[in-house]
Amino acid sequence: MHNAEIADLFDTLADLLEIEDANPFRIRAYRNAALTIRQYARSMKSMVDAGEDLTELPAIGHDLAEKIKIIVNTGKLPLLEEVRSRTPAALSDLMAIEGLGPKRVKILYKALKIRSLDDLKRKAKSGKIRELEGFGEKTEAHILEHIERYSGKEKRVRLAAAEEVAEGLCAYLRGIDGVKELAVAGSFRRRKETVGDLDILVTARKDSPVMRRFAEFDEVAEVTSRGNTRSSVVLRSGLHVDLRVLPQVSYGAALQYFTGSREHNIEVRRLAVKKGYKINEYGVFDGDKRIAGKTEKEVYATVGLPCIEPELRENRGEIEAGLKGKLPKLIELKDIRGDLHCHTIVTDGRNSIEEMALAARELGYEYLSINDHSRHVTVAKGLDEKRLRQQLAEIDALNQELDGITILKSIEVDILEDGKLDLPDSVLRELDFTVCAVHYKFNLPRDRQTERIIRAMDNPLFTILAHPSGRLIDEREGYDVDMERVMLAAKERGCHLEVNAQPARLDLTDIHCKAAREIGLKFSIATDSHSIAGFANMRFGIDQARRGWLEAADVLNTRSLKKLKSALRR
DNA sequence: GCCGTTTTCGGCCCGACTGTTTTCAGTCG
Repeated sequence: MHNAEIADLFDTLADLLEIEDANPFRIRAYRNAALTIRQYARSMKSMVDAGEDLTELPAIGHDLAEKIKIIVNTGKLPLLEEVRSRTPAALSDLMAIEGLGPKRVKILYKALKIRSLDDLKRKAKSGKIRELEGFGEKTEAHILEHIERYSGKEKRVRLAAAEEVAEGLCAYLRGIDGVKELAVAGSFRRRKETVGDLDILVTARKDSPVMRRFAEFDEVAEVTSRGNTRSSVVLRSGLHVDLRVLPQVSYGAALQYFTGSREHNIEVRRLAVKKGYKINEYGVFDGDKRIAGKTEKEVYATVGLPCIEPELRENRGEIEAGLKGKLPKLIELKDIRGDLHCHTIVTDGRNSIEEMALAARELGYEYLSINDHSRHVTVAKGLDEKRLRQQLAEIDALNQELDGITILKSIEVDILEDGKLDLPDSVLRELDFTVCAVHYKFNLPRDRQTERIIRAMDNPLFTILAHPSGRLIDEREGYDVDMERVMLAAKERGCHLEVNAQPARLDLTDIHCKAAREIGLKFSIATDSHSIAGFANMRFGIDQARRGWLEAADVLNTRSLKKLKSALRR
């Protein structure tokens, strides 16, 4: 039973209770708990097994701690079973349809006996839904359209892809008469690995045609709502975009409000309520009097907080840390002094060692390590002992020849199924360090996958674990592994973790990054570049690291060459 | 059901838009 499954049980329960019109605050309590569990780095199971006190977790009290224990031990949530006997569980799927909430789902169930998406589709097609109280033709059409178009799938796009869309749209909006400030807020600004929609914020002169022109942008496929301060469209790419227009005096409050996260904002407003203030997107108010709102810093200051970096605004401890003055000073792109994972034309890359090194020097890097694949990765022409030695000789020669950059000798060596490394120690010992990775046998059971990686770390020549989860965002789940055990094992053995900066990987995740930092691990933020163009992805790795609370000191490749070398020694 | 620098009860974030109404409920973010 994984955290995600436990969280799903609570969310389903919350949906059904909402349909049953239960106490809204009780429902919220289940949802808050689901959120805590879903984003917690350690598994509930291991905490229960170790007899730890779950009420220490936010939003988990005595009752929910007991329920979690029961779920871990039996796989079931008795209260959910009970509620299901009255209210079919599939109704919670209906809640996912745009425009359908608990009230309407309840009406659909009571009046038309609709208990599944299929039922809903049939009734909508036969025109039965428009006849219901509170429904009409438009609502019926929307429901049908939504079922057909999305069929329940949540559509989020990778941050890098959202960035491409945002660039064009923002340039267009900036060019409109009367537009002053413009920012993309929401999860985009928090630099979340995937983005569900774009929240664009502008301040504009009163007579600016920005709302009308927004709807006329040539990538707009559909205008879903249109008001004076807010409009929503769907682009041809499928991405939803909201535009909000606000007065200049509210810009900071609006930026804070629309950057979120929702959970972060709720906490901030709770602080405001305690002080007798009200915060909304127009400002901070003491009664009717606006006391702040022009800048985010002003807004945070009214509740006694420093301006919190957008990447931290997830309600994962940043409020508490802010109040205590203990927020991390997050790493920045300019802190990076080199890249510790890249490939060359010898295996599956596109450029030579020299081309890669010159490009790295151009970026101002002090060092670059070369990490081609090892022999097991045959599709990438992985290196055997002999070819690796040839490469090492080439690096020696280039280091003699090139000024201003040092090429480090390394490899991305495969972790074999039995936990051995793919090349003999005798040759690995000649390297400055190793980057070790799992590239096959993703389907091993959790225990064996975990053992495999930990056994590999037993080898004193193991330095950095590359893309620790193996996931590809939107394409493939990572392998099943007990990341907590892997992290603890790495700490004991003096190994480090990679934050892989490829937009499709971003692996470690933000949550594991933060947990690993708390354990005291160090990180390499690396692009895994297969060409000189790949180096530009470093900033996405920095985004992820910042979301994981990393400071420059937590990251190996912010160090000078000399300090890096000593840090890499086990 | 959770939570506490107003602590064991009584609170729990807040506003905009749509579609259905005829003054507002439901939904969303």
